[in-house]
Amino acid sequence: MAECHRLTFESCRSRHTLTWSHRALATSSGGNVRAVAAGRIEKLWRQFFSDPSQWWDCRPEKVNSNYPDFKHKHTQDALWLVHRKNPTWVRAQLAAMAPGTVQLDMFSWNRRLARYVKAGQHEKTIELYQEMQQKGMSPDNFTFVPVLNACASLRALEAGRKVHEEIIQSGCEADVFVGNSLVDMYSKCGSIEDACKVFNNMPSRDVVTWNAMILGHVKCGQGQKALELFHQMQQKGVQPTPATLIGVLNACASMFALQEGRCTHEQIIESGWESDVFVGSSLVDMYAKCGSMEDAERVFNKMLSRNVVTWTTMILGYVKCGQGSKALELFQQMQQEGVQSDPVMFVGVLNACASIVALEEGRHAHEQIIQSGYESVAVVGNSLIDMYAKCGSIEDAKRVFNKLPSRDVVSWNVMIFGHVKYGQRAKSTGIISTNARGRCTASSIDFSGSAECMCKCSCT
DNA sequence: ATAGGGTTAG
Repeated sequence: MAECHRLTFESCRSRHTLTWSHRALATSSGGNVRAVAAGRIEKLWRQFFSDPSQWWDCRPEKVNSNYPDFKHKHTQDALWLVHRKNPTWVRAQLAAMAPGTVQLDMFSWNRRLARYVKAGQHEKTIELYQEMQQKGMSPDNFTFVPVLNACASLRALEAGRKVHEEIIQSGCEADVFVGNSLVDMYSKCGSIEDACKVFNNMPSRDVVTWNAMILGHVKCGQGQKALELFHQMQQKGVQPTPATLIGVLNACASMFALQEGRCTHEQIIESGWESDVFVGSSLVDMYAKCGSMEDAERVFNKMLSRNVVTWTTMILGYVKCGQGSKALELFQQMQQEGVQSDPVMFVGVLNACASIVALEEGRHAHEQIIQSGYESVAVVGNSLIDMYAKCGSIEDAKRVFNKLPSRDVVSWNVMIFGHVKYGQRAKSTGIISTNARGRCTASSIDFSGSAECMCKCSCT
């Protein structure tokens, strides 16, 4: 604030907010914007600041975003600026606006909610929403979107249903954004039935509505329904976006529908989204999952821009069809091209090493993982154990296992599988009794069963 | 033109 105090009127005028506030003020006082001289504007500002009742735009209609008020730092700056001769007065006015004294308006609440969601702080979003309700604010359509988003990320179905009720109460159901967020929330929380219900009742839909529905159906294993929705959408003349095409390609992949996938590929070329990295990577993935590595290669080689996901898709595709050495070649090529690696990519590489029993390459990848700092990532740790176990180096597997910061069911299963497969029964007995958490003791396990059976046993 | 919101690949 002390710095603002030192600003001159001219230096501050160049700021957009202030300029537009001037303009709004000038307009609201009945003057021609262009005709109002700088001196006149400054006079208006002075009048404005001398009357604190004007500080908050309390008009019932939508808040005029051009109208200056003290929610904005720029406007606060202006306060210092205009009353720079009387800092005591300014300080008193600002103190009067301290939290708790002045009620935040809807815009500020909604902006805070949106920021929390963007930062991935979903619990905080919900807390803020509750706080807002306690303070007697009635949420609007801009409030519900981030709140539903948080519920979706937390997979909080019950909380989401409660928000849905509040949406109905507030009369925001008809808003397309709110409807889209509801569809997304329900499908992410695993209730595709509710998502369909919302969808069917929506008075207006847009491409995002369709996308949310298509992706929701794919994620819950209803690929056929997703394709039907895509056809319906096209019949209504809605143009697909990358999210649509990704959903449709995922649907094809989930059903191993190569023919349908090829048709979608043609449509993608027609639509011009072919050069989109997300769409391209999904195409590669679709072909790989449908068992046509030739097509995947063709798409991959033609892609104008690729990223780590694209490369990982190819690597995992090769592993899956039993071409582990090709996967490792691709990994080398990727490094030569200077593509930044990430944890999932290393999972692919470790899978490749495991599939062709390439211990040396596996060790080398391990070194790189340590260098990149990914060794503490759960999936990477588990893949390392798996790779070492499958390559026959139980000692290395054990070393990684003991160093894991947290062990999940997969860590234990991979470890047990490794021990059993390589004939060290006694050690796997020990592991299971440690893992059991009182549910499953070593004596209750039939070690004459297959390794797979024991893996299941450790899960229960 | 002038504050804020939704879907998206391994």
